[in-house]
Amino acid sequence: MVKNEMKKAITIKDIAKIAQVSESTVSRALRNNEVINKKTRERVQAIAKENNFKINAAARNLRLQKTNTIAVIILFNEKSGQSISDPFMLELLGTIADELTIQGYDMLLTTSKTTPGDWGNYYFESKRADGLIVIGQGEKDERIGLLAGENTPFVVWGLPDETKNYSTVGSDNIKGGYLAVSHLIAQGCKRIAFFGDIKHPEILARWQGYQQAHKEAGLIVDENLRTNLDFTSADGYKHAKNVFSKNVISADATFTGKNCPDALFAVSDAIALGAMKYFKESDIRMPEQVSIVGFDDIAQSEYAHPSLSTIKQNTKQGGVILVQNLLKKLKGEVIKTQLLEVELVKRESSAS
Amino acid sequence: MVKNEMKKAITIKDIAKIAQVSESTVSRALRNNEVINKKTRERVQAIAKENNFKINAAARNLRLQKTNTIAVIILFNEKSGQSISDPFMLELLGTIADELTIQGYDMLLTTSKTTPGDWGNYYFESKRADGLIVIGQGEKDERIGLLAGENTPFVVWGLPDETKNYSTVGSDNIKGGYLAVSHLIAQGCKRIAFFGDIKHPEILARWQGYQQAHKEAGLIVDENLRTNLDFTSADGYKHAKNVFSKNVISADATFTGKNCPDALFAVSDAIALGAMKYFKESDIRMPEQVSIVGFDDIAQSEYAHPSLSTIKQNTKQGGVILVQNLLKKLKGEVIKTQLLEVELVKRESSAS
DNA sequence: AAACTTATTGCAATCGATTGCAAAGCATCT
DNA sequence: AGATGCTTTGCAATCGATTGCAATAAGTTT
Repeated sequence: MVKNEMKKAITIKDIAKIAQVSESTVSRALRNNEVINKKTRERVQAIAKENNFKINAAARNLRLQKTNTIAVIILFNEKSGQSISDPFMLELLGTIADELTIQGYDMLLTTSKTTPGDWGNYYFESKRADGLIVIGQGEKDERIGLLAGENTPFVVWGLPDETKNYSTVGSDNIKGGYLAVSHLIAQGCKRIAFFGDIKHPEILARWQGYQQAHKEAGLIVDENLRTNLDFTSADGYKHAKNVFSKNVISADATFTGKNCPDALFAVSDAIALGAMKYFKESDIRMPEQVSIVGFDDIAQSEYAHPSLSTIKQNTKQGGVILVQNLLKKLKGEVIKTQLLEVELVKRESSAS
Repeated sequence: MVKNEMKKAITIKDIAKIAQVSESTVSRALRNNEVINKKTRERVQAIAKENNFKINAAARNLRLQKTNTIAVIILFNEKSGQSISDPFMLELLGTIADELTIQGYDMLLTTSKTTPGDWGNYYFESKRADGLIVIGQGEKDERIGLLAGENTPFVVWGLPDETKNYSTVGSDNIKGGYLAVSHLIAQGCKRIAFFGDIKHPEILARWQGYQQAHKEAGLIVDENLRTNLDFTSADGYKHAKNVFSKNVISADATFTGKNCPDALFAVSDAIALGAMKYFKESDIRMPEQVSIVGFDDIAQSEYAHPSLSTIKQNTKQGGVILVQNLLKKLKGEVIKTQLLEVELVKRESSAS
């Protein structure tokens, strides 16, 4: 029972010795280089397998100046203090992970909560990754702008911004806002509350869609109907209470007050679900008294009661395109910003 | 405007040249090795900073035979086809990510959906990572057992299993099941449906807790009350419909049938929330007609209506311990399997 | 049989950082 | 002055895989 294997890893040199060939031949044989005699190749490969040879990634990376790894950086809202939280972001992350694996890349993940922040240097310059994918909840982050100044290859999930010199992949947020609000207006709603923080560019775009829908319907936009909040159910609940209780709903719980919102467009399903809890508690009927449309189409929305109407983002497509664009960029191809289609999913919370 | 920087990365050799010292001195100075004269150290460090020197991780890893990287492997249910899906797993992943960053490690993430599967070899033997963290939805996976045979350092989230020779971190599932069901029994429930697949060891443990609570209360366990399903709201909904409609609820929607379950213990909140949708649709009142307790305490549970009682797993603690245990193991310390406390969170879905 | 291809293989340098050991510099002591 | 000891620095090997180029072997042509 002597443990003579010791943990000394087996290298190309060992294989070379066993196979009675040079290290270069082993290297070429393992990569199935045609220049090596087929018999030799197969023999070396067999020996490598028998001896459970595994290539040393560090050595290979050093020599090739390539890591076959992509760093994914998740920005998050400093305020809310949560790292990976929103279900939508997670879906996106999942598809990115899958696509990277399919493309033969490893994924280095970091949440910017604890990260020093100098990703370009940390991941790319120091050769930990060949490129970066940055995803965040629509926050503006100067660091992205800085990255663009360096020669780090990266792509960003978010709002296309022509003034920037980097390319992004993201949903058509203006259209999303427009679809949601047009739908609510079509249901007869006249005063539609908007729950979302327009400091985030993506949310601002949704607000623009909101305005556009109003203009088209000949309705006036009342800025007072807009509330800034976080992407959490907690905030959705809290602000629903604020906005819909105070001076809005008359004593008999019907909407009679002049300023009553009769609908809610929440910029994330998480927010909407939080708000719905308040409505339930207060016996405000949905959609009779308040129609609701969310954004993202997270899994839970279908199982809410009433089920939540929402704007579906194509996460699957988004993740795949992010990865593919980055890989194209690595090959030197020029890639362009991409706008993904969104779709209105009608459910009970806004049915007429 | 000559682009003379060219993308040629700056190395220790360059710094050495500029500082007029040898490469070894630069290396030592940058690591702040006391043996180098303080003045020299500071001068070299300043020069390195000025020139935006970033260490080449590949070279360093190769020389040191260490990567400062941990691979996190997320197993997933082959059937459901979803990769990162359950909110609970994601919370756990988030805390692991944070803790790894705090400890100065990078995190390589993979979902086993697309991964070849031979993680021990791929990540550890080929020196992509110093160790592995395996998390999964309680599935049995022979691959974990195989890992244990090799000398790959790893830790697993899951059920402590004394028959295995690897250590795990996980919640006290038996106690969780016991707490949930005792609580339901205390509320007067007599026939408690169990939604969960006992093929998963963790779920089996919860079922044992279920039985234990029954025994303690002098109640008989009816195996027919147990249903195997996936960790999804979709399955929760579907099976709630199956179990609670067929022969269970009398025409007037009150519970009169002999076999009526009067409560539900779901092994995940996602399942519970799916089931609740069915109850809402069918005007089955919660908790009057059916009391419900879930498992995990995901964010959404508090915002359901009625809010969902559940067994809270300490994800935060779990993630931190997983990481710390692995790092201890890397240092050669012996670590032991750890059982985390769980807690009953009483909310409206089971209030009396 | 000499000259020339063509197919295979090996030599040796390279990627960039680290470190044991030797050497040089300098001060102190006898 | 010479010996001794300490501080500081540099030389050169090493980690493991890859690849341009040279070398050898084998086959073909004249």
